[in-house]
Amino acid sequence: MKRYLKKIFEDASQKLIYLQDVELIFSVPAQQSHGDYSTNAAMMLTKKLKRNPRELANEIIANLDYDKSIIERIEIAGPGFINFYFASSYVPEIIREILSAQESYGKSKKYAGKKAQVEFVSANPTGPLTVGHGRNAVIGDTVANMLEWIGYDVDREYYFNNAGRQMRVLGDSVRRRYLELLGQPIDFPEDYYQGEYIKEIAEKLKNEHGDKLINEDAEGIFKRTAEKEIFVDINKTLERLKIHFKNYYNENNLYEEGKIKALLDEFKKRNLSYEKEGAVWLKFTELGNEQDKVIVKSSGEPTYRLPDIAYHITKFERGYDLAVDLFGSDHNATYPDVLAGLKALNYDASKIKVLIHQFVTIMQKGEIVKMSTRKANYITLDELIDEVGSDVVRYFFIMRSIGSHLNFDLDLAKKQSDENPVFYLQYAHARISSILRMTKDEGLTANLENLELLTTSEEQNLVKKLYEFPDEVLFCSENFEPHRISTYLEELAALFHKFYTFCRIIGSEQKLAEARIALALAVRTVLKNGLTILDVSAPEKM
RNA sequence: GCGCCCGUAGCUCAAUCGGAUAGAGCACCAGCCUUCUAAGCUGGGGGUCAGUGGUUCGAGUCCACUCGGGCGUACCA
Repeated sequence: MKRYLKKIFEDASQKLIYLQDVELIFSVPAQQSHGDYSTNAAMMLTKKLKRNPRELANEIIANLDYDKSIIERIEIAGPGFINFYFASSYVPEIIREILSAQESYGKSKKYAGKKAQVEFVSANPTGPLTVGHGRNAVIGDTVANMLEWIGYDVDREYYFNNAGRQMRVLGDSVRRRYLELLGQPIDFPEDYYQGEYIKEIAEKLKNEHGDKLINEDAEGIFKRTAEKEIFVDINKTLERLKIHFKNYYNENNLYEEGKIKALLDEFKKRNLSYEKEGAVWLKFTELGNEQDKVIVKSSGEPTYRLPDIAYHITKFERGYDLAVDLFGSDHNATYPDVLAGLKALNYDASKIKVLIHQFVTIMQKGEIVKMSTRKANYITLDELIDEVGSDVVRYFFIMRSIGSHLNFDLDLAKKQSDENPVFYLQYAHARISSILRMTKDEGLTANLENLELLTTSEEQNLVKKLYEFPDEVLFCSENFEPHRISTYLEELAALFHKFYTFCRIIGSEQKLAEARIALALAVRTVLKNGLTILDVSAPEKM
């Protein structure tokens, strides 16, 4: 119906030219008494045309050529809203469409043929993934799923760097633990990696090589082994959350392929960089940012900005129409530099979409757990999955808008009680599956012939909600708001549970029962599709 | 100091690029299982949308300032 409304408005704009000057928005009113869809077009135009909005609304309606079997009636309400009411005869169409589209109901071809990349997690291999990485991982994967639903061909990419001070310290942390295991007295600085996993890696090296590594350098086998082992663990954790990357992009490639040097030369050529105190600076002030920043340290080592810019250039070179970067709020100061650098080189920075999510706070026993990778007093993502399962982890991490802090009450999540919204959705799906098993035993099957029998408010509201799904998916995806999928699904599940309570299937007259089975099937399809976007399982039984 | 994000019911959060009477869950109170899964449903109480001013037909939403919280503000990433 929304598409239909757009169409009849477009037709009307041939006669009413001013309709072409306004963005037509059709929304579902909060109040049911305000119709199934509503538009504020008349009020938007009132300023421009200096005419009374209700009078304008009248004129618009008079020029709409619409089918009474789709729209039952149109009303003007309040200051000038135009409200549209579904014809109930349109309801069967919606159910038929869903049952015919099945697992593709809600998908869109709007961005078919476009390539997108989502870069997320991108944690350097210095330790196990933490709860904070978990939020990043789940949001990133879900955003990627959503983009696929609206037609994009999506690559998931993990960018990492295995060089630099961080990694040297990591290697040396392992080396010292190794020497400690061999009974040598060691000094273990406070700013070294304190976690148990370092000892485990040292243990493994000791088992494999005995004391042969005593004189090895921290940057050699110690660092290499640490990186390898840690990456294995990271991937195991991601696997548990059903997250798979197409590419792992090593920052080192940028050096090996000469891209860093080329970029440096390019900045110099364009007179965008200068030398001061032995370092190379980029003229960010000329590019609209606050201050100039160092891109090559006086030691000759680049800072992260240079490879970050070079890395993003590869995204353009690889032909992506959209590149999404997902960062925690601790990185919110870095991306403006990257974007400014790209703009300076005439890349279209609007193709890069940077999403910043706020931190996860873990509450345990009523207290906030402060976390630090170094000090190892953190809760790992693995431990969280052990406690509550991957469905709950995935759902909790996307159920809030990414701009909100996520308050994860571990004790509550561990309860696995009915306070958990994941179960609410899954329960709806399981309930429908159960009904379908029961009705099958009764010899009842879905029938699309008598769908007009679905006349109760529970049934009609449910169908209207189902109809919104494709628009909702499109809206969420274009606006990178995964949490709205979960909000939608909770609303849908609530409407289903109401339907379940008031509209019996078994025991109703056969035609009605079979129409209701068709509706239940349609609901299950949409629940399943929504849960698929979130990569949360949809159980047949609970 | 400056930049980004946030402030909505006792708690955790929604609110369709500015819309009509701000909604859920949890918690609290009162009901509903001889009938398809009670992990459910129905009803009830609970709000100065942090504050002040502004923009306009209309503001939780936009602007300015104030207060409070988070994250940054490196020749770390």
